[in-house]
Amino acid sequence: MALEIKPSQALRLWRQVHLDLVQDAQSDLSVRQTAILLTIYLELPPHTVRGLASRLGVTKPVITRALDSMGKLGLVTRRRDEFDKRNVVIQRTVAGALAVEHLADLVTARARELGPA
Amino acid sequence: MALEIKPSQALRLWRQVHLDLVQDAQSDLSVRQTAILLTIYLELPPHTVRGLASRLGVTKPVITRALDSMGKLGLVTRRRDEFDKRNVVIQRTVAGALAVEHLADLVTARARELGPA
DNA sequence: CGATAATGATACGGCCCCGTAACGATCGGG
DNA sequence: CCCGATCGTTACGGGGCCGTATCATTATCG
Repeated sequence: MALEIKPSQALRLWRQVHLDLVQDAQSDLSVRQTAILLTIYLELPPHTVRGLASRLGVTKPVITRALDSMGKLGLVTRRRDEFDKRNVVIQRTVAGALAVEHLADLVTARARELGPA
Repeated sequence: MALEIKPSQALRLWRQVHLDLVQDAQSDLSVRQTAILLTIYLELPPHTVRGLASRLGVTKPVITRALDSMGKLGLVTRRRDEFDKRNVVIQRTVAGALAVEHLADLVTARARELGPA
């Protein structure tokens, strides 16, 4: 049950959603931040800084800073692991779940508007 | 012939392509730059700074700077309009077309791998 | 216990992008 | 011919993100 999408459709979808994101003004997440956010909300917990860094192929400070920014926006929260106090567990928030859901709506809506070819 | 895609599929597609983009290292375009690039390559010419600015809902310096960066990457070129020398016409390049094509391949390939639900 | 490893955070220097405001070049109407 | 309008660019101050190197804290193992 793979999703059949033609290259021209893919490009129009990508462009339209990006236009929406640019004009949204609120969701000014970078590509990396988006990848981190979606990984946190789509993959099974627990999530750690080190795990996300290796998953994305970036260094740990990148994750730390991204979590700082996204934390200010209320999209994620951090808590120290009680069993291994070196670890930090990244947790989801209501605002983060809403942002992810908003993105899903955006993509599906724009996909629905796509013509053939 | 609209494209039917479920929210969960949209999110997994968005995440996977973003993971690819992060690890690509070469295509480190911002969201705005991506929107500009795709607009130039998907909509009919001619494209001007002012036209792109109003199309994206951003200020003109944003377009100028984005064209500077993308020009260094060889993704677009600029030329003054001979009939109205105030205007600048943005032109496509081979490298830009290849980059757009690469993105299309990425999205279609990841869409094809999507499972149902 | 002491040494070593592992985790996440921080400091630093550098680069890119932003929005506002101004600028030079060019066109067009009176 | 001149003056206002338009177009794209640049200057400026501010903020964010990057990678490397280093740090404090905690765990692990001999």
